[in-house]
Amino acid sequence: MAARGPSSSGGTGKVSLRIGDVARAVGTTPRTIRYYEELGLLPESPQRASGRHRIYSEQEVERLREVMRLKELLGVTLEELKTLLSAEEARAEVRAQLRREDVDAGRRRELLTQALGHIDRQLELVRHRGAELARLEAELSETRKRARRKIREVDAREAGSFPPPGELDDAREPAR
Amino acid sequence: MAARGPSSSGGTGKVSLRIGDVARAVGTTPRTIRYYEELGLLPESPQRASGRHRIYSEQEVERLREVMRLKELLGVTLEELKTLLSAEEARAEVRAQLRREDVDAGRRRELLTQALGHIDRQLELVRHRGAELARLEAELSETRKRARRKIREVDAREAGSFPPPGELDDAREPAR
DNA sequence: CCTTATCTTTACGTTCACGTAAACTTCCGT
DNA sequence: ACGGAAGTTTACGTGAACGTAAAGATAAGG
Repeated sequence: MAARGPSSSGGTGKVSLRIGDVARAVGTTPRTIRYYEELGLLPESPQRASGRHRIYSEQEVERLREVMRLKELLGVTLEELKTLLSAEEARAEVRAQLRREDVDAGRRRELLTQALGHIDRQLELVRHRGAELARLEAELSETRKRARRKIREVDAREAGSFPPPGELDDAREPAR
Repeated sequence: MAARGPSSSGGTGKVSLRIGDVARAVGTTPRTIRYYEELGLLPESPQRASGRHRIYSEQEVERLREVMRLKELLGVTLEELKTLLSAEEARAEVRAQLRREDVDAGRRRELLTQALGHIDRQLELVRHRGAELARLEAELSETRKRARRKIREVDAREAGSFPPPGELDDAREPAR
C-alpha cells in the first residue's frame, strides 16, 4: 500500500499539491478544476507537457477559492466571471512589473488605472446586489414582525378560556 | 388590424392579463411562466380547461416578480425555491382561514407558527448571504484604496520630471 | 361572422456546468 | 524496479432552465 498525503518536497512551505488535494481542499472535484482551467478561469502552467500531472501552489488554491466564492455570491456565469476576473490578472501583471523596476511610470500608471476600473466594476456589482439583499431582508423582517404579532394576538385571545397552548415556544429571533 | 392592449373588462382595477402581457411586464417569456407553473412555483387556476387561455391578475404578476427576485438574489434552484416559497402558501392559507372566523385558535396558531418558521429560514439565508457579500465588499474597497494609493505614488514620482499625465482622471468613487 | 394576433399543447433542441466512463500514464513509496 | 493510487485525455451523458418549432385553438376588434 502506498498512501500519499500532499507530497512534500523539502522544508515546510512548498507542498506541491495535486489536483485531488486541491479539490478536497476547496470542496470540489478534479473535473471542475480542469473545466475552469479550460475556460481560462485558472491559468495553465505553460511548463506542463500534455499527460503530466498538474501541480498547484497554495496561491492557486486561493485563486480557486476566490473564483468559487465570486461565482457563488454574484451568481454570474463562468464566462462573465472570467471577464470580471481580468482585474486580478491585471493586478498580477502590475505586481510582476512592479518587481522589475525597468517599466516606465506611464505604463505602470496605465496598468494600475485599468485595474482600478475593473475593481470598480466589481464593487458596483457587489454593492448593487448588497442593496437589493438588504431590501429583501428588511421586508422579511417586517413580515416576521407581523406574523409574531398575530401569534401573540391569538395567544392573548385564548388566555381567558384556558391556559395558553404549551407548544414548543420556538419564537426566538434567528441569530443575527 | 386588431391591436389588443391588456384587455379591460369594465372599470379600472380588474384588467385580466394574458400570459404575454405578464411576460412583458416582468421581463421574461411566456415559456418561462408556463414552466414555473409546471414546476408548481405558480398556481394553476383550477377553473381553466385545457386549451383555454391563461389569465392573470395583478396579484399573480406580483407573485411572479417575487419568485424571480428570490431566484436572482438567493441563487437557488427552482426546486429549492419552491420549498422556500411554501411559506407564502402557508401565509396565504392563513389569510384565507382568517377571513372565515370558523377556524379554532389552535389551528390558527399552528399555521401562523409554521409560517413563521419558513420566514425564519428565508431570513437566515438572506442574512448569511448578506454578510458574505458585505465581507466581499469590504475586501474590494480595501483593494481599491491600495490601488489608488499606488497610482498617486506614481503620479507624485513623476510630478518632478514633467507635468503629470493628462489621462482621463476617472478615479472618482463609484456611486454608493 | 371573419380575421388575426396571441395563446395552447406537444415535443424536440440547446446551453451551462459539470458527471462519468474508458484506456492509458505518471509518480511516489517501498 | 515496481505496484498501485491518483492523474491524464477524450468523449459521451446529464440535469436544470429554458428556447424553438409545429399544428392547431381562442378571443376580441371590426
